[in-house]
Amino acid sequence: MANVSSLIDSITSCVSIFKCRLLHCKVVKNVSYRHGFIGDQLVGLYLRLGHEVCAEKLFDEMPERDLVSWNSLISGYSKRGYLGKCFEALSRMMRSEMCFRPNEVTFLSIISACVYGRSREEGQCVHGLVMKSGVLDEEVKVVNALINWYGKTGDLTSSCKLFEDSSVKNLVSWNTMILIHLLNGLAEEGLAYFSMSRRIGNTLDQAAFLAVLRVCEGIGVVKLAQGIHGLILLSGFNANKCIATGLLDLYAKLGRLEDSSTVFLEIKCPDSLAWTAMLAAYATHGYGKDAIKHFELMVHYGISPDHVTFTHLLSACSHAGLVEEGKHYFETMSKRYGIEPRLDHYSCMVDLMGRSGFLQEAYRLIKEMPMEASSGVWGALLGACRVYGNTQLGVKAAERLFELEPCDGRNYIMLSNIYSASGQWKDASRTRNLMKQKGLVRGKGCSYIEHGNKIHKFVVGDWSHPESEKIQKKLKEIRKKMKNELGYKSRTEFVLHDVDEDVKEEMINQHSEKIAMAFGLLMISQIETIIIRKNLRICGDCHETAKAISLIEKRRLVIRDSKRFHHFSQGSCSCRDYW
DNA sequence: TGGAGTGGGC
Repeated sequence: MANVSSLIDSITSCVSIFKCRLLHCKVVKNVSYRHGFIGDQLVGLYLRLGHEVCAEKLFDEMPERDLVSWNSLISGYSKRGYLGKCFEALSRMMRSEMCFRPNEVTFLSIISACVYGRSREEGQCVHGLVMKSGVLDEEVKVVNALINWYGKTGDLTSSCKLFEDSSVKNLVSWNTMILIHLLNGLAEEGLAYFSMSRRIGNTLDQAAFLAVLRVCEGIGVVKLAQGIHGLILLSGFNANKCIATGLLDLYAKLGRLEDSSTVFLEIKCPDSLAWTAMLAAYATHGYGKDAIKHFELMVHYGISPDHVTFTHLLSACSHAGLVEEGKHYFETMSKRYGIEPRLDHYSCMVDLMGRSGFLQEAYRLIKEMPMEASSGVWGALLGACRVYGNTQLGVKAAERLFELEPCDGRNYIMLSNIYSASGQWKDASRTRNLMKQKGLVRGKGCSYIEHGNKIHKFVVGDWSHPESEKIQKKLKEIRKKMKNELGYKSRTEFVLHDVDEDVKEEMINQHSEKIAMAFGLLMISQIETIIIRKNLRICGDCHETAKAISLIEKRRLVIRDSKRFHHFSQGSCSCRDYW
């Protein structure tokens, strides 16, 4: 039996198909499939390694198959995301000679596959089977899995009903409720579940804190994040690496890079994920050189970078215009670290070369990629074509994107803007009409700024805020100062509509980020940084205005747009006008 | 009984 137990250990830790086959031979030679249920484990291993044909062959060859054997097969399919195969196996299992009925483990695996596949009909069918089986009253894990599945497919009403009706709730149920509300855009409700979970006396665990940190990001209020940080300290969870990593990531996403760095420095022996999170923070904030230094230090301390580390490192190089460095790391990632570039890395490289004006080189890389280019890769090329006014290549990228993402309006807008920028107004209007015909609408630009424990939202030309008169007065004052002190002229080339120059100027002066900046100047004390979030990318004129404000008003501003952070101080931006 | 197993850091 010692032999079998060591074989089981080898199966558990096996990561190569070669070793797996060797182990399979050993089992065939020395023991039977039923010894220590080793056959079931081999089936699981083959599936884990992605060799489902071998798994199925072995499964059919096994002399005896009990419920656990079937569950091993179903669970293996589920982990690979093969929803159809899960159902096929379930049906075969129920029709088999022994007529096995699914138990809670079968349901958990199948529901997992439904979550992965975001599949509505199949999930409902499983819910029906679960109800029929009667496990719902006693198996909290199955209840939680169903709550999660309903939430992930957008049916919060059913999630809440299951949660309310269940008599077997546990901490996982509460944590799931927090997360699914957040995922459905209801961060405030997620926070309410977190508070209730505390109030009823649940002892919060790592997952609870990780969930609430994500909720904080969704709500976007720094004071709330600081409150949760306090709670983490009080609960003694600050020594937990996962939570500390989540916290540093949160501060970075809220524009507080210095706080991220403080949290990172307090982590004892940070692991690869913590190092990577800090690297990601430098990357999105545009501090390319700091990101590289951080990466070199990470390697120096013997921490192995993974494919995510390289995504952020390449993105840092791209955002900071460090072309040579980016190319160097793209090469070394496979040569020195044995990490083969994935789609994300190619997106970063196309972005890096495209932003620097090497459009043809970027296009060549796409053609030479060993895998099919994704929308991210083509999107990076399209963005670069927009910056450098390359209509011809832009059309090629856009056409591919229309195939890959037919329902994403941003690609149509981008192409239309490329046409507008080169004065091809007819083509621009044709593209916008095409977008309308498809029923796609353009997302409205809005900017958010925190003040007095509240997030204030502004849209273009917004007069809805009670302080609007003061805000507009401040905006006028800034414009006057910019004109008189810096000789600034509105960058109306950023208005891509075929209208008169004065109309263009009026449009650009009312952008949501400008209104938010004026509000920040009025409401936020001189010593504080003005932090603004924008859902779309910042426009060129607003970027210039933020630089001017930082100089004239002697203020520090941070603007997070849909892609990255911009830190404005003393008349310049951390992106060095390169974004 | 066991071997299969809900939420959860970059």
